Amino acid sequence: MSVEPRVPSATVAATPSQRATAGHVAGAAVGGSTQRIVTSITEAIVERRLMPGTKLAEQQIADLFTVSRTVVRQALNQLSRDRLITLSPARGAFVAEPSIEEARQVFEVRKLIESSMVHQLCAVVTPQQVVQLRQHLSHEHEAVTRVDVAGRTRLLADFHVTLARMLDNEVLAQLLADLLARCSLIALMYQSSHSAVHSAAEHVAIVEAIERRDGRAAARLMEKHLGNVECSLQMQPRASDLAAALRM
Amino acid sequence: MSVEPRVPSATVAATPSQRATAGHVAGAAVGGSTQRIVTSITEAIVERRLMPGTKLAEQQIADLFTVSRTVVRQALNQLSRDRLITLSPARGAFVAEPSIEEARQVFEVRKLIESSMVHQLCAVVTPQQVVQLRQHLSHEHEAVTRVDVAGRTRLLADFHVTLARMLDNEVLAQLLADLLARCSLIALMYQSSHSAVHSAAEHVAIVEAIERRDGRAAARLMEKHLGNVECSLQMQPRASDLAAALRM
DNA sequence: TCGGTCTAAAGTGTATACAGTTGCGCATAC
DNA sequence: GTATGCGCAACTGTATACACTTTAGACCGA
Repeated sequence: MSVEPRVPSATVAATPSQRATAGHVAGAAVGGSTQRIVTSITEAIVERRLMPGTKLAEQQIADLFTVSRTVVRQALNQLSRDRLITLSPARGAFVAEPSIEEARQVFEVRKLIESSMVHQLCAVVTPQQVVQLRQHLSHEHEAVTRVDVAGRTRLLADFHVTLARMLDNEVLAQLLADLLARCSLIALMYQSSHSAVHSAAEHVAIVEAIERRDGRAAARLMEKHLGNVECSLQMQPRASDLAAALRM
Repeated sequence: MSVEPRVPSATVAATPSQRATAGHVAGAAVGGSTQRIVTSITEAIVERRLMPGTKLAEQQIADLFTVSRTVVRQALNQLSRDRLITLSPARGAFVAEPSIEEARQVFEVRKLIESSMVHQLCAVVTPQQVVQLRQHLSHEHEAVTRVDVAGRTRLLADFHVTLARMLDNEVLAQLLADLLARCSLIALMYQSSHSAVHSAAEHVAIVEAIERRDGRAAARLMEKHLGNVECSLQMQPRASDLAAALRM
């Protein structure tokens, strides 16, 4: 297990759940050290350096970041609220292992929210925003052809948050960001086979529908897109799941 | 301001001054104390015993609940994640004062989610669930006629969570519960004038649409219902808001 | 009287200490 | 050889201690 205390900047995959935007200070982001730990561990999980089920011992993390357990515990609490880790009383923190059922529910919610969202967006979208979306698509295309795995993963997720932001609704954007973070964990746990190429292509279709201001089509395409991503997950109880189940 | 620890059994008014010789006694009840504090403060806020802007000093709360500041800080962190309080670095915790803009966004999101939700529910609702909904409505009716303010407030909110649960989606239910907590705070801050009678009546109409399995109507009614609740908020910058604004 | 500066009290942020629990290993009995 | 019980080590949960920041009040000068 390797969770290195990498310094703030230069970190590529800014996780989808980047709270602590100006104004609201999330959790105990006071010293900044707490937030640093949250970010590092989040990245480590999303980038598969920490596998689901891994135990996160407090003292170990505290030593890595050269802080006290107090700060680490705050970070772990935040991560548990994000459902990226689970806290077992008196036993410790473990990287979450989202169940198949939970995965289903998360995708169900995303379909519900995002299809309505794009529908609504079609009614109010501005030409500038369409341009912005097209730019995003070209970035995605670049990353895909460049085989920049980290970059494309981030961009494919950011697409959805970008759509939310265009409705001028920070609450919605945050909510979606949270769901997307959970999705990252789910995707890596069930080894999504939905290729980035497919996702990017489907994003293009969605943007085209938005440009036509065809709300119905956009909503339908989004729902289908999310359905495809979900279906591509290998939702059979795999070895690690069985092991986890038996371990109980 | 009064945030009483209200312990389950009748350990009423344990004098806060009996923490003198701090014998390490609390080893048994593990993380339960944190949750107890979160619950108490949440109730206090929702029931208007703690007004927006009120400062929540750590030591004060710690004395009230006879715990250390460590536990209180954990509770405050959780509450800040729920947006019920805001943490100001090195200054402390304050009961949140959601802005008008934030209120608008929260209601926008609720409309988006809940209208789609009832639409979907119409397709899968079972007769038993309809019965359950009717029961809920009658409870609401009782509470309204009995002028049981606390009860009716809770029931009117529970209605929406109940609908979410019927889709067999705990993720959705949890998400909605969070939004509803924020709505409580918003409602009390902007003194909702939407009478409980109105809300209850609109709930009845929604359930009738669901019973007819008329998804379109149900979605429309839900959107209208939430629109009514939102419109009834007095969304002018009021005295307290101005004061808050000037205070910055 | 008003404004500014300094100082002390109060309060937050972090580290450390301590009590209780869990889990693992080893020894012992069958 | 396997199963069971005991004891120790590691770790979590909570309390306390300490450093630094904010804030309120007194004092001084204009």
